[in-house]
Amino acid sequence: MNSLDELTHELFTFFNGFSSWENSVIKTSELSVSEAHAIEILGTHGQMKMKTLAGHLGVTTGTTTVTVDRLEKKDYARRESVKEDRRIHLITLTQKGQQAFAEHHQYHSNLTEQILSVLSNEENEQLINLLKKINAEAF
Amino acid sequence: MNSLDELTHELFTFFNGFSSWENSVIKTSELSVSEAHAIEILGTHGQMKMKTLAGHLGVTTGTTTVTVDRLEKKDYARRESVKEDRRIHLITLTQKGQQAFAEHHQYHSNLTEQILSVLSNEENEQLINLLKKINAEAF
DNA sequence: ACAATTAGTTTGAATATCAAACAATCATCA
DNA sequence: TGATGATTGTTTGATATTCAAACTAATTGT
Repeated sequence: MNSLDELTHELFTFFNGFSSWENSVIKTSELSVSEAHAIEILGTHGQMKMKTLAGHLGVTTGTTTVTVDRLEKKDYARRESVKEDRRIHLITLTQKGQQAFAEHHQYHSNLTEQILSVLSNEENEQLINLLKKINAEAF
Repeated sequence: MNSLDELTHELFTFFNGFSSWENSVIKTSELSVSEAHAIEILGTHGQMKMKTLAGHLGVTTGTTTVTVDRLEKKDYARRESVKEDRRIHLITLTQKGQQAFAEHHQYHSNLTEQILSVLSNEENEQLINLLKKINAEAF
């Protein structure tokens, strides 16, 4: 196996590991995958309108309407209207939504610690530098 | 922001970049996400029975039945029966399925090259070592 | 004012998924 | 050898996810 194939294999093994970890975490909550994603985006970037949220989720506004309907029904988020433009609804996390976001973030930190625990301090430094570089330039 | 939070942020940015890249690649094909996953698993591990495939996909055998039905209808895979145990169906990629797998693998290699292009040779070495270690021990 | 654009919702259809019931086959052991 | 229990995969009924396209309401530009 050449070096490119080897790296490809390790990259996608890593990605798949992350994926299944993420899915199993979400399954412990009362949220669906799409609801959890919406909460993560709203928690990270703050309130935003439907169209922006749909963009972050990578789905249509129609799909986002359904997702936000369910979040609203379960009291994780609510629509707020804007005086300046009455077409726009700002989606905002409720108290319960913010708490769910904080819990999810805690799970993320746990996984990071799990990863760090198998690395030396020097490797930890390397990892963060590599990721910064890749995130900034490669995607 | 402390160092743990920083690494968590970079890790999940990396993961999300990978995710949306993967989804956009699948959308260019005539395959759904679950069909593409099944093909990737069959291409990587070779033919396997329904239950094993379901395990790899992380879904029930009922769900897998539907997925394989569609792959069979579109001529990407077929069920083969086994003399020794007539309950078992081995799922095998057809020619067309193998070609789809090869194409998908090529896309993966392209992404790897894209990532490598922003790294030095030394960083490339570091990345592969870190991933090997994490994949082997952390998940 | 009115035509074009924009934001979001609704609708209809395809796909995804699960749990539970089911059918076929195999294994055990009395 | 035959009855019972376990295993493999399919089917069923229900709910969730998603899209494209049609639609409504509001804003903007001319």
